[in-house]
Amino acid sequence: MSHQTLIAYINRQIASPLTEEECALIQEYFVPKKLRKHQFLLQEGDISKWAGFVVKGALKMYTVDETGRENILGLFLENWWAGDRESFANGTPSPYFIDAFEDSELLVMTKEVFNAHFKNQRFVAELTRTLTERQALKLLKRVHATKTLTAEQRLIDLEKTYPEFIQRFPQHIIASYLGMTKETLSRIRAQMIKK
Amino acid sequence: MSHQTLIAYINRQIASPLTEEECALIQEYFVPKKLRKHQFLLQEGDISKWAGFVVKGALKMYTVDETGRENILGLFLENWWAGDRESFANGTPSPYFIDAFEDSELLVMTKEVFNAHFKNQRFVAELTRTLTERQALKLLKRVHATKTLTAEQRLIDLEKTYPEFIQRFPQHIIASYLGMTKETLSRIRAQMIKK
DNA sequence: AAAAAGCGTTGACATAGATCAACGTTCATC
DNA sequence: GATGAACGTTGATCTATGTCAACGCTTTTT
Repeated sequence: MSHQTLIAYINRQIASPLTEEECALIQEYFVPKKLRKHQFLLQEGDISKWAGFVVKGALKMYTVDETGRENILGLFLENWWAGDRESFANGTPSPYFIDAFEDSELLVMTKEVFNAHFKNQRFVAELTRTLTERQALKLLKRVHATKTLTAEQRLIDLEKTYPEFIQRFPQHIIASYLGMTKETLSRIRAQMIKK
Repeated sequence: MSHQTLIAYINRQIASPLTEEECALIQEYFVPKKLRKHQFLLQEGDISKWAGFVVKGALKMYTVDETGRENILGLFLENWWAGDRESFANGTPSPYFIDAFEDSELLVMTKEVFNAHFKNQRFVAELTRTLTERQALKLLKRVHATKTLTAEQRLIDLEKTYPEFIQRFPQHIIASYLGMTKETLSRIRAQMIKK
């Protein structure tokens, strides 16, 4: 059943819908993986084993600095791909952690499965192209935003772009994602309510 | 002759080298375009007409805020693609300016040419995939850097990653690219020399 | 039921970096 | 050869945001 979610998602991203065989391939080789809260999908230094689609739940991607502080680089909810694309594609050790922030259900495939069954599928080429392009655009905007916007403007921007983040993740996570401290975020919110 | 530069570049990016016909296609449809210093390749609000490869020269991509300040988002030198991929691909108005910082020579193609002759070439698919992926990785690192590193660390990082930027562009451009003011950059350099 | 952990808030204080302004060089243009 | 940009430097001051610390409220764990 959860495969239907993935199939529907892919169909939304590509020009001509998946054929029967392609659907069958997905159903056969994408396997469910459950992660309980706090379990890791990927740890710093590891080579990403999985390419994963989030069916249910929430995950965060982050680094940890010398003092143990988490720096959130990405948040993933339902209908997102979670993983370090670079590490998965190139087999290089990842600099990131990814863990489940809520109990989550993914559909995952390993690199071997990818190479054996998906690598040369036309829909995979189209899908990855679309996704990478979109990711690049978002990141360029984010670079621009972090450079030019104040903390308050960045929050407002996030409220518009990903309101679901604000509902699903606690403030200190959002703060880190936005590149500010939880105290600053708290103060900004207090101030915005006044207005 | 300048087409040879482009062909050599593409060959470096793809797995199996360009065929004769593919080379011929490039020679026929990529046309030289010269830009004198300060001329625009793209202006805010325009739809990007060109996909361009820099054969010689230097360009900058930036936004301009209400007070007229430039915010540099990207710098392009020889053997780079210059352009707003999103605007070119989707036909949406660009939020960016791109202009020549030195007299420059590009090889460009229009969207029509792209659609008519390149869109379905295998090497184009491979090339754009490689480039977009690489761009996404760089941007993710840049997001992380702007969030976690001090002004000094960002400069050191740039000196390692793109030493040629520092040689070719004046400090106030570098400063803006790094997300700091020219004064801060100047002070940091003075301080670093002392050490 | 108690203890502990996670989360958000508030206050006092510290600081990196921005802003504004003045000045000296170098370089291009008439 | 003079004039004015463009560029970099330095100083004085300002400000947004970070840091540290304490407190209260939930929620989870034992």
